[in-house]
Amino acid sequence: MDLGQRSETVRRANLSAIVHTLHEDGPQSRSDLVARTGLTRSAIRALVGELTASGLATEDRAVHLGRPGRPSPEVSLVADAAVAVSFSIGVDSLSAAIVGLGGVVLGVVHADRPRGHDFVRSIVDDLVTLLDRLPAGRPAEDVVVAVGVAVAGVVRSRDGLVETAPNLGWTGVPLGALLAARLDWSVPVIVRNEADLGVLAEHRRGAAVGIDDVLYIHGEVGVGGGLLVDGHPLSGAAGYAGEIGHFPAVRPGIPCRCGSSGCWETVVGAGALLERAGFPRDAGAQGIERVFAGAAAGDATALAALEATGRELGIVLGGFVNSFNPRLVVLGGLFSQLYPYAQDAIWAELEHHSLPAPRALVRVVPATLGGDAPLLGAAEVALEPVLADPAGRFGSRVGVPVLASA
Amino acid sequence: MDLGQRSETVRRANLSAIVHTLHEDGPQSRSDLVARTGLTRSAIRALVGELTASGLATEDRAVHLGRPGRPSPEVSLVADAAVAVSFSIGVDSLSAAIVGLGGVVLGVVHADRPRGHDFVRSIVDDLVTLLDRLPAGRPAEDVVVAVGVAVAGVVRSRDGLVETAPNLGWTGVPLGALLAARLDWSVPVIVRNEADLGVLAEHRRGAAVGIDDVLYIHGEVGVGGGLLVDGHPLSGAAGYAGEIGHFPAVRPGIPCRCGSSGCWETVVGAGALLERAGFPRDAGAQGIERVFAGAAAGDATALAALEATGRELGIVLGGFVNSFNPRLVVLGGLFSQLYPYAQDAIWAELEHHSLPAPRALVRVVPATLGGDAPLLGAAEVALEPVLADPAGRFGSRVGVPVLASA
DNA sequence: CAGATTTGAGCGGGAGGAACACAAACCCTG
DNA sequence: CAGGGTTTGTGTTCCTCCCGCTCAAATCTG
Repeated sequence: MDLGQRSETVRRANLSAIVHTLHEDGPQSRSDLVARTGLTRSAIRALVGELTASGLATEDRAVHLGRPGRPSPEVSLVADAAVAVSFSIGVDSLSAAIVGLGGVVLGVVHADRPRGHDFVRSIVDDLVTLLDRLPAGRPAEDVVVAVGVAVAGVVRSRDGLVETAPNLGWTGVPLGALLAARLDWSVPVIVRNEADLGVLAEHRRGAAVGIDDVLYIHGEVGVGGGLLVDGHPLSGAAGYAGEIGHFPAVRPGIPCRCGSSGCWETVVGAGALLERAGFPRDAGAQGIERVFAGAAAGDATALAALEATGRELGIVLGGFVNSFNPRLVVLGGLFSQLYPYAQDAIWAELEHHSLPAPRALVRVVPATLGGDAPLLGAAEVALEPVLADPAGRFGSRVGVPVLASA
Repeated sequence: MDLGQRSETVRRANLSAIVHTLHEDGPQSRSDLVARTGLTRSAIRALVGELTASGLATEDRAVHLGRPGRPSPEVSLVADAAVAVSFSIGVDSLSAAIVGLGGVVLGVVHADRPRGHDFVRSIVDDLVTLLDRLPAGRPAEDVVVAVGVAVAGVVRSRDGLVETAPNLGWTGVPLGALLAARLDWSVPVIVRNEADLGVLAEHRRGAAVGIDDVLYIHGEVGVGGGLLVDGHPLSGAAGYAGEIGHFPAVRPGIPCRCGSSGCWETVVGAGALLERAGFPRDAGAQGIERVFAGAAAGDATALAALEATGRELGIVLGGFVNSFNPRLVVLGGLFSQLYPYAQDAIWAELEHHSLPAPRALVRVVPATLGGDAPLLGAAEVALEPVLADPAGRFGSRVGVPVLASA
């Protein structure tokens, strides 16, 4: 019931609009900002003045393109004025990154995670240790906005409780709390499902830039989905939304890791692909590599396995196109590799299993960010507090006079 | 790019918050509004004063409940100060309603629509004629906010083009434009899918009041879905979202009206239920009535048919619970009748085909609004413009002095 | 009936953007 | 190279809108 608005709300919203624009579309001139926001030059001046005074932005000489009129200074965000720390817990790797305003990656590190190395506390330790291996070292604590964590599992967004994470064998693990305690910083730790973060990253920096209704499907051993509705992530009542890998797709189907059977991921996940290609279901990343190597070399079994997997993908995808009416479907992980080989198969089934109207509007593309999408998405989520309220934490550090010029 | 906010934005937002609250939660005292919005007494006084001055609201003596302190006058919306005209095109009926502020139904009429009576222009004529059969007659044009239309079909929300409506045999029918031309009013005509409107009605006035993440599933001959995310309808890129009846559920399955095969509605729609109960698939409403009559009388075949349909419902419902993480599933149409007989079957399959975390949070209930839900939802959508900007169309009719009191 | 409590009434103040006038910086033309 | 046209920054004034405060009104309690 915080419905009431006041003057400060307006200022916050306007500052936020400016910072959001700069963060998503890059540096722009003040007059561009006037055009984009509809605010007056006076207002933009005051607002940008506040941002520069607080150190979040800088104004540089205009990039004059030979147009008449007084040149407008270019406003850019200061990447290291506010940064996100993000972590990703992958199937066989751990990653950490520092991402600054504007989406500038200030540092990334990856490390292998041996299978079976699942113990929560040691993973938390490993993540924190990764920070010291960053080229730029640990960021100063007072510029860190928040910590974002991507994990392949069902995550309660409120507090970062990992309800289940099959790849890690986790059930009811309070990852958010553990990491927050270990870091001992005064910033929030935000844990999200990796597909939910992947779609955000692809929307901000990847294949879905500028498109507001996106379905992202990430396939590896398991299959996860992330949905963007009107530019905002669909999280559901508690953050569990997007578990499309466990949609009942075939009957009776084989047992799934989740305890059910016939789940979609049992027929489109890595295991199904491997089996079709003549490998054991648990042949892992090496097996997958061999399938794609075979396909690249023209091996008929590998190609047929990819096509069959594409068909299974296309069928259920049709159902989701009917249900969500996305403008774009982004295929990530295994599926982005699969796409070139199975494009026709996917579309053949999609056409048969979707209604003409939503189908006519949708495009299917492979992801462009690769394996780092969840890591980058976690950073985007972690930066959100500054974007939403630029003056809240940083601008008012010293009660800066707004117009310190003249 | 209309990101810029100004002072007037605040006033509009605050007026809107007040009107929305009164519309959804009914009459309240000014002090209640203070508590709910977080605004000050002064602000509420001025805002409510503007509403009463423009005739949208009235202030009556307080309903004193024996609490100490000066009594606070009760603010209520004036139902007939702004009304919506809504229409519904059902399988075998046409309906029209006038709904005022606060959701007060000022008049409803229903008429039979004989099967085969599908010609667009005659249906449009019939709808408009219905208005004259309303108890209160046609509303004065200047209090009509908008016209809302519910139709069982795939509707492009932008302009009300009905892409397909299988029950009516329509393809590419510009229903919105035709109705607007026939009415010749200067208000917008808003056409939406009936399930999308049904979920809105159940949220505002029915089984889902107070719950912001809702999946509504409406089953008749076809099956449609409406999703509410964070209190807002999920419409997708063009308004086509929610066509869950055509989710590929079985393979190969029987052909569906949509041209595909194995669609969910082929196993949970009225046809499937009828067939299981020993009737022809096209036995219609009478057939359905006989199935339920049989079940009520304890007929084993009828009961088994209902249970089997419930199982099919529960299986795919599990997938949607995983995908959307709703807090509530509302079953409408046929499914609300089916629910008492098939509750256990639905839950048995739902438990098997959904993940523990989202399942633990979800409840399944039958709809409470019955067949009028789409009609009421259409009215709610059509009232939205006044709720969003109470001063925009009505308040500033004569440039009313805000504080005409004293 | 007196005190406590809650809320309305009314006034002044501050925050924040709009509107306007003017100056600055660039382009182009002759 | 000088002057006009154009675009945009600068700075002041004005308007809108909510907050905070004080006082008065209306109710309950004892």
